[in-house]
Amino acid sequence: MSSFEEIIELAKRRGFFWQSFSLYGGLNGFYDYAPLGSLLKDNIISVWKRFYMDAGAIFIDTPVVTPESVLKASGHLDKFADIASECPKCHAKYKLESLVEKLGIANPPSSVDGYLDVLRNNEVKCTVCGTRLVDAYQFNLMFRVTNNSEAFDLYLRPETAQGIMINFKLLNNFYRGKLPMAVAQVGKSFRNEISPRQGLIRMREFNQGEVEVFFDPEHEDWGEIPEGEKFTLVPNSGDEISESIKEAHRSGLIKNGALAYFMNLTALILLRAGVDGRRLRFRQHRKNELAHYSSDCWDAEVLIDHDWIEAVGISDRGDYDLTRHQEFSGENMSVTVDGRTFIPKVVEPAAGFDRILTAVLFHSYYTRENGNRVLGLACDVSPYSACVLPLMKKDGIAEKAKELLVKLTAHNQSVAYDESGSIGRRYARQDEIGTPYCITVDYQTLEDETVTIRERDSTKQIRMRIDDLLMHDNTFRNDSLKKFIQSSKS
RNA sequence: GCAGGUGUAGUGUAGUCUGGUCAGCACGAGAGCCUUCCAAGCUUUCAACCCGGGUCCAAAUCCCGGCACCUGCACCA
Repeated sequence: MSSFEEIIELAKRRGFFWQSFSLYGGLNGFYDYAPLGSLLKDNIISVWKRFYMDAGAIFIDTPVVTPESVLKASGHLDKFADIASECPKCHAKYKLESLVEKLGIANPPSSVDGYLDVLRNNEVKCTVCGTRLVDAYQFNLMFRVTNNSEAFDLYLRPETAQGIMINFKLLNNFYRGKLPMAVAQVGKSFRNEISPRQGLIRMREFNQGEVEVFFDPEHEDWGEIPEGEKFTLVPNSGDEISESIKEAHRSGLIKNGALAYFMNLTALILLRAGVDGRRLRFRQHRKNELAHYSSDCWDAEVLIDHDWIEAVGISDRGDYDLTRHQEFSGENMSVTVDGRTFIPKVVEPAAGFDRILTAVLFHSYYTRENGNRVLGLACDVSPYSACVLPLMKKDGIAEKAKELLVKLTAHNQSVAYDESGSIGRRYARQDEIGTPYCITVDYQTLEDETVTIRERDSTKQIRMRIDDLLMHDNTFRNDSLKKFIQSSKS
């Protein structure tokens, strides 16, 4: 079994995620988060949120269903739709833009009619079987909502960003006119992928966390970039290097200071969520790879099963969106600061939570020498923060353990309980779902109110007083307990 | 979307070529016994032929269509 299949199998068996609608044969590109995956996803989102809250961002929540006018202004209606052609003979399908580019035809058209002209006046052939292409049609990557009552079309949003962009005036008023201003949103977005594959990596409905940071163009930085560790950086010109984000900004590799700041913040978030720093890199988009709204973009890519996958895109959107919305809505989007009037510029860190979660699973998965499988999930994100286990069911131990569970859950989120099977079997169960600590109630507990705490990765155990465990909240969402146990003697 | 491969309990598989026992096994899960710390053992239970047509006395098995998954190509604003 490949490591990819192994993770998918574990995810399904232990309740992280599985294919949606499987009762009715399944549907390509849609996955359910199962009980544990749902907890894991929420915890990853919480880490992300906490970092942005600490950085001073404000949060909103806007509709998924979006009227056409918004997407016309944002450019998605035109640019997000590919104009495609199908070979009449072998039914191969082409994105005409890239096909026509290869033929060196200048000024590629932007409409179906334009492409029909090009096909009429040029011999554009199918690269598979050589048949001449004649037809062109629109293939929109957005889901259109079927609606009979509205006079205009509705779409499911392809990104959460526009919900923030179109609220800029209201948001900045709320923010009492200050800049810079960071606005964040977590939510679902939708893209009608042609052939979704690889589990959660390319879904048609996916979870995004996007932050639009609005700047005065003359003061385009958010804050001091802390000294950080080195990462692999892949610039669009030249070879990859290993440098900290701060160094890369100082040397001019990352030109925009705000971009650099949020790249660094992104790295901190990913590491905290459990992404392996050695399987993380930042890659700059090539010019022809940039989205229609972007002038520079660095992707945080994670290595998943031998492929580098974009997990977060940190993009310089300039004043593209606000300018377009000003143009299309007629509303003035400019602000006046110190006598200068301008349309703010935007830097956007856009995270894909499903991909981050996938990376976290892959990067934390390992097998012990005895063959047992372990998810070494970070304490901050594991579905259960700890699990309470009675050594025996009899002699009042289970009752004691249940008492402890109640006390612990008053101070900690999501503590599990398991009294079924041998103790070793139960440790193994928790290892496989990434629970960092197992708390075992034994005969000694009945005498002196102490329990053993077993740390997942070292499998080391120490004995602690129950009262000490209850002294603080969220004791288990914490690496220091882990380090304490690992450095202990026994 | 194209080409090839695959689809059997929750998971992994045997059986499919060569149609014919109550579709077998392992893991898992449930109940009970045992057990004083790393998937032990015993008893017992649970649960599957992707969907729809067709051929045939008879289909998990052969044929057609659909759906899904895997690999490659294309696509990935």
